[in-house]
Amino acid sequence: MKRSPTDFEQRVYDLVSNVPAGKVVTYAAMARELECGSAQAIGQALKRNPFAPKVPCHRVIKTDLTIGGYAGKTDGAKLKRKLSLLRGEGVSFDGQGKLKNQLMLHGF
DNA sequence: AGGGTGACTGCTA
DNA sequence: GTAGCAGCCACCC
Repeated sequence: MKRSPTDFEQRVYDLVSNVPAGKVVTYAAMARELECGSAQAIGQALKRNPFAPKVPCHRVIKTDLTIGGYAGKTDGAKLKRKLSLLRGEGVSFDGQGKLKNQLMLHGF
């Protein structure tokens, strides 16, 4: 059964939804905006994200400019899917899985 | 009510 | 440059 997202999660989803296509945001940036002080909490919200297609969670990457995780996995075919989505939006990654262009936002 | 986990980050070896 | 450890917050069992 579905569970009602907490106020914190709702805020995360709204923030991610605010990210335009072709751009990405880091967990730390959202954590800073939400003043939660922990990017891990952001990951938790996205992991449980009930608005999967509604929220472009794939536009959220690590501060290390890496792909991070997706679909509850930190590695695997799901990551490939995330990269494909980003690439489809104009985001490019290098052979090391790092963001090629500085398409990330640092302020909402 | 309590403990453990996690789509993270930063520092140190 | 790569690998390992500790810290952090919110959610689940």
